[in-house]
Amino acid sequence: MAELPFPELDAHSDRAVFRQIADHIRDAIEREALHEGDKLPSEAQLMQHYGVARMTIRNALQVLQSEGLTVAEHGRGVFVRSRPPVRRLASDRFARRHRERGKAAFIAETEEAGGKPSVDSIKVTEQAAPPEVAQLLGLAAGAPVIVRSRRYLINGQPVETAVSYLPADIAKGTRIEQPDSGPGGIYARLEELGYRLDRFVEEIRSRMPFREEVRALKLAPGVPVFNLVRTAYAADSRAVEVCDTVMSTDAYVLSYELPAR
Amino acid sequence: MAELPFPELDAHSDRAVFRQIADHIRDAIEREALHEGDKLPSEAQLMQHYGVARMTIRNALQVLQSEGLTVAEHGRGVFVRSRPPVRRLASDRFARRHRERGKAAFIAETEEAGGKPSVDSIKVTEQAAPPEVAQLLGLAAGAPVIVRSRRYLINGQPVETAVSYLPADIAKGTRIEQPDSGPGGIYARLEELGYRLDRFVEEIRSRMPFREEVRALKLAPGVPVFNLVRTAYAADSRAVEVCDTVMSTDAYVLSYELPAR
DNA sequence: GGCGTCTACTCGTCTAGAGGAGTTTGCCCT
DNA sequence: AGGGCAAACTCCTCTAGACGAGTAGACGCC
Repeated sequence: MAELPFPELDAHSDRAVFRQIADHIRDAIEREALHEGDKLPSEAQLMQHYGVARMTIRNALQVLQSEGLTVAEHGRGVFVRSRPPVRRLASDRFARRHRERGKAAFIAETEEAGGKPSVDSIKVTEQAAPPEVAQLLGLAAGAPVIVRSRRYLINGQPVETAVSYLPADIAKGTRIEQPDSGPGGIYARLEELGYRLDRFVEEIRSRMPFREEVRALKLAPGVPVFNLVRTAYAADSRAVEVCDTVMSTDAYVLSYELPAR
Repeated sequence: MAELPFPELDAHSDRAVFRQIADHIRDAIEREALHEGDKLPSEAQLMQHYGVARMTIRNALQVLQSEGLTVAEHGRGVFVRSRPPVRRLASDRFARRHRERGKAAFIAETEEAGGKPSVDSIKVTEQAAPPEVAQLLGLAAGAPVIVRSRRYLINGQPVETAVSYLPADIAKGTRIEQPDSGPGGIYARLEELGYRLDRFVEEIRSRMPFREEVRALKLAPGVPVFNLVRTAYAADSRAVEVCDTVMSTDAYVLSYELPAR
């Protein structure tokens, strides 16, 4: 039986045994003695090596999993989590010069990076505006809004969900209510309707995902999500859209350029 | 003995018992039958209510904790996690008009919001630039940089750690090397040195914290961190500073305004 | 060769218990 | 009234074992 590359437990330490074991494995990952995708020793091997009960080992593995360092696969083993390639969202991705090429931002970017974009689960409804949305849109609470929800995928992998809210008096009866909102996306439609877009405000939060988000985005355990809420303002400073997106923090880096003026 | 406000287990469901229990409690929190700061029923009470072993209850509680919904306090109980007031970082917070008032951004903002700002653990060293930093600064790998690290607190609570890197040929021998970099902070010093700041680029990531970050920021379990890396460019497009900050996602909302042009 | 089956190995779930350590409460003694 | 102490209650750590279910490789049969 091969020796495992982990030190012995420190019996004098007041650090709990399962934490010490987690520390050993974490160290091995951080100094790259274990690489992305490598299989960890099995629970049985770790039990033997450390001479502890199975629950103690499972506790240690649980710590690593909730830190997002490992993933367990039933029947196969526990593996060092590998990170998918990162998508960078630049702050100018909604600039008009891009939109005028006739493609929505997501499609254009993904194709440019050599991926196959697709959009999924498109639903359009009319609802009363939720309070936060009403506030951002400058509407009375409960005012009618058109709600477009959809899911974005790259090469078949879900990467982002998005829900857009538009005041019904702007969007009702327009192509924005169609599942396929046409070339250039809803921002192009808004400009055709005479709402010349002036600026966006993006608010970024991050948190652990809800259960449905884990499912919809196929998230690994221990991976938080970004929640980005973008409000689009027309030239008269009227808010014309609020877009609420959720994306895996694993797959995204957000990038903004700011003037120092 | 009071009835607990949770339904019975569904014996036919193939969802694991501990997950069903976690679902019940999560539901109660989400529909606000349990409010922020409320104490959950004790492990013993839950065991009795559901008629299961203690480890099953603990498993359920573990799920909620790693979702960031609850915190356990040794000897006291398990509580619905309460969120601290949120600090909003606006994208214009480093605008020159603010800086010229002679206060660093953090100090000014915090006082404005009625908090008592402080800065902590200030360390200044000269080191070889780490690879990512060298790349952002446009320096050769290993070029000498001045490294300023510090921790920011509001009312004594740590909220953010920051490490700034400046090319040694710019900062060496200047007040930037002093622990107290003077009124207006290092951006003010850079402008005095003739590096008129032109723009910033901020890159935002989010992930679960490392162990040291949990300690330094006193993070609750299940709370991810923002990692914001800001590069400051002078008018000649030379990168003059890289600032690597880590903050609790609990305490911050990041906000950016973008032109639609 | 191809296809099933069997088996060993993996992690997932759950039980039943023990001792420990931090917190709160109330009671007793002064 | 006040201080000190013990009990009761909380969560924390760990043990030992059982059964289940998914995976993968070996093996034998066709």
